[in-house]
Formats: sequence, C-alpha cells, structure tokens
Amino acid sequence: MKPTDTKTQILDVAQDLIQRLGANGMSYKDISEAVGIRKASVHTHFPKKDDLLMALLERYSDRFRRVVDSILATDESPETKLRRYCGLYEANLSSSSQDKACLCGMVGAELATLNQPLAEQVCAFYQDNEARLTMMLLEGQQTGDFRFAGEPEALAAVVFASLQGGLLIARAYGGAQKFQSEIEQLMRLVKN
Amino acid sequence: MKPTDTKTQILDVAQDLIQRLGANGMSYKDISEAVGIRKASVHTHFPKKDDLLMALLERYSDRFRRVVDSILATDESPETKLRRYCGLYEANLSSSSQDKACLCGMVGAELATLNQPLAEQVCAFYQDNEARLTMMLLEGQQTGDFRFAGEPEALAAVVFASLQGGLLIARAYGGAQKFQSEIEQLMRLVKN
DNA sequence: GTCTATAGCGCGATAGAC
DNA sequence: GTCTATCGCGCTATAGAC
Repeated sequence: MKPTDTKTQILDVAQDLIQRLGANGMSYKDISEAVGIRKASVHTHFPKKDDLLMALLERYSDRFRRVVDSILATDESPETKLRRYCGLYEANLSSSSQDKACLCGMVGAELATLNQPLAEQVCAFYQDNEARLTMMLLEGQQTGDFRFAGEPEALAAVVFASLQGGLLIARAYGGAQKFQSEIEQLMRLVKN
Repeated sequence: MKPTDTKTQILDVAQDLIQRLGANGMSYKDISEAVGIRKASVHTHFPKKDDLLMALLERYSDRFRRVVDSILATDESPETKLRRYCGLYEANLSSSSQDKACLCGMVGAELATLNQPLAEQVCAFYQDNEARLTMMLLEGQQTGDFRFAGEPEALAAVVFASLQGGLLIARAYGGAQKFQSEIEQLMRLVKN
C-alpha cells in the first residue's frame, strides 16, 4: 500500500465532504483539518475553489464512466448489469460511507451558485449516465429480459432521477434499506 | 389585492431564493435587497436564520399538504389525481418560476448542515408525501385504473424520488419539457 | 418596524519565510 | 511544499436612535 500523495488526499477528503455537506457547506478549513495540513497548503494544490471543484468533477465523472463502461462490457444479463449500476449509488449509503449523495447529484442541487464550466460538467454527467442507462434498458428489451411501456430513453430518465432523488431522500429517512427496496421496485417496473 | 405585509414578503422572497440557490447559497443580504429593506429589518421578523428556515418549512409543508389533500378529496379519476400531484412539481419549472426545485428537495440535499428540528421537518414532508402517493396508487389499483408490479408503498417511493430527483436534473438540462416527458413515462409505468 | 452602525466570525485567497 | 501571518470580504447577529 503506497502512501497517498497530498493532492489526492485533498481530493478524497473534499469529495467526501461535498457528498455529505454540499459544495457550499464545505470549506478549505474543513479540508485542511481532515488532511492534517494548513489552509494555505490546500491553496498550493488548488489555488481557487473552482479549481478544486473542477478537478473533483472531472475525476468523479471519469471514474464513474469507466466503471459503468466495464459493467456494460461484461456478458452478464441485462438485469445483473442494471443491478450493478444501481449498486454504485447504493454504496454511498453503506455504514462506512455515512450517508453520502452522488457528487453530481449534490452539486447539481447547488447548480445555480456555480460558474458555467462547472455546471456543464454536471450536465454532461447527467446526459452521460442517462445515455448509458438507455443502452442497458434497450439491450434488455431486445433480449426479452426487460419489458416496459414507453421508450428506453424516457424510462432511463425516470430510473436516473429515481436513483439521484432516492439517494437524497434515503439520507433523510430509511437509509440503505429503503434505497434497496426502491431498487427492487425499479427492477419490477423494468421487467413489466 | 391587499398589499402583502413585510413578514410575508420576506418568506416569499426567501423561499424563492432557497428553491434556486439552496439554504446555504442564500443570505439575509439577498433577502433584504429583494424586499427593499435593510438586513437588520429582516432580523426583526426572523432573529436567527434557523427561525426563518423553520417558518418557511412549516408554511411550505402546510400549504403543500392542504393542496394535496384537496386533490385527494375530489372525485376525479386516480390518473387525474396523480397527474395533478405531479403538476405541483412541474409548476416549479415554468418560465415564470425560473427553474426552482422543491423547497424540501433542495433543503434535503443540505440536510447534514441543518439542526435537528429542521431536519425533522424535511423528513416529515417526505414521509407525508410518500404516504399520500401511496393512497393515490392504492386507490387506482383498487379501481383498476392502475396496474403495477410490487406494493403501492414501494412504487410511491419510486415516484416521489423520481419527481424530486427529476426536478433537480431538469434544472440542469431539458427543463420543463424533459420533466413533462418523465411524468408521462411515470404514468405509463403506473398503468402497467 | 425601520434605520445606521458595528461587532465578531469564517470564508477564500495571497505574501513571504523556511 | 509547507508553514505563519494577514488581508479583505461577506456573513449572521446585535445595539441603539428615530
């Protein structure tokens, strides 16, 4: 296990804070204390808060896209793929993660307080994920594993909104258990 | 049209700001400028920010509950009732509302930065609305207007999460049009 | 109930020593 | 790359005149 460099530690801590408190609820002070360095040192790595946010959103989107694509590339059943996709969100509610939302779901709520490049990143994440969900649903429809009313794109939008909204709501009450039952219900809807 | 008193103006302006920017993205300065009085005068009506937030959440929850109950009390079809419920959220995206989220959806994202009584209010709003959605779905199931897999409670949670999440996402891209097509997809899912 | 004025704090950000 | 020190600003909140 090689030691994590400071820049990565900052990103890790900042992401955790934003997923729990929001970008407007997190400060350089919070980061510095969690990492164990001084505020000024955080500015060395990310001069402006917008620099930090952009780096975070890019890292998060890239990682997420890679994981999702690896799920899509397997030869597992459409249902298993969809379940594994949903599991990416569910992981944020596990006991060790302390009720986090999706980074882009959280920042999306604060969208009107962000500059344009950041807003575009969030927007791209949404479109990206809806497109990949559409592919999953379409594949399942073609194999006959899924059967549902309406177009795959429209259902993908509903599923994506359910996952993002469900995470935010499950943090308030119900937790991981409620979120899991929501995923089960989504699976029922997709299989008709 | 009798003139609105200052306290009500403050609540109206603050609610609008929070639905667009979040509770952490709004300040007493923003309110005072929008109302046309000084910051100190806002503190006269709501000494602490938590006082203002609590008053806002209570007013919002009460109004919302009243409207929903009036929808439930009509003798319209289950589908019409559900559509009118969804319309309450859709109204936030109309051209005159400038892309607002649900007040409780927005504040729910910032839940971890709030004190406990406020968090409980948000939580109660969620439970309240899921319960009423459950009633709508159950009624439709009994009349035969709705046909869906799973329990009404589980589907209600999915519908509620879709609406809350869908609002946040539609603000980022797609707008009212995308949200409307999401509602249509929800209706298809509910009718089987 | 509104105002001016200000306290007190935390924020993002920068300068400059080591 | 980290530190100390500090700047300037915006925030919540309060005191006291009108």
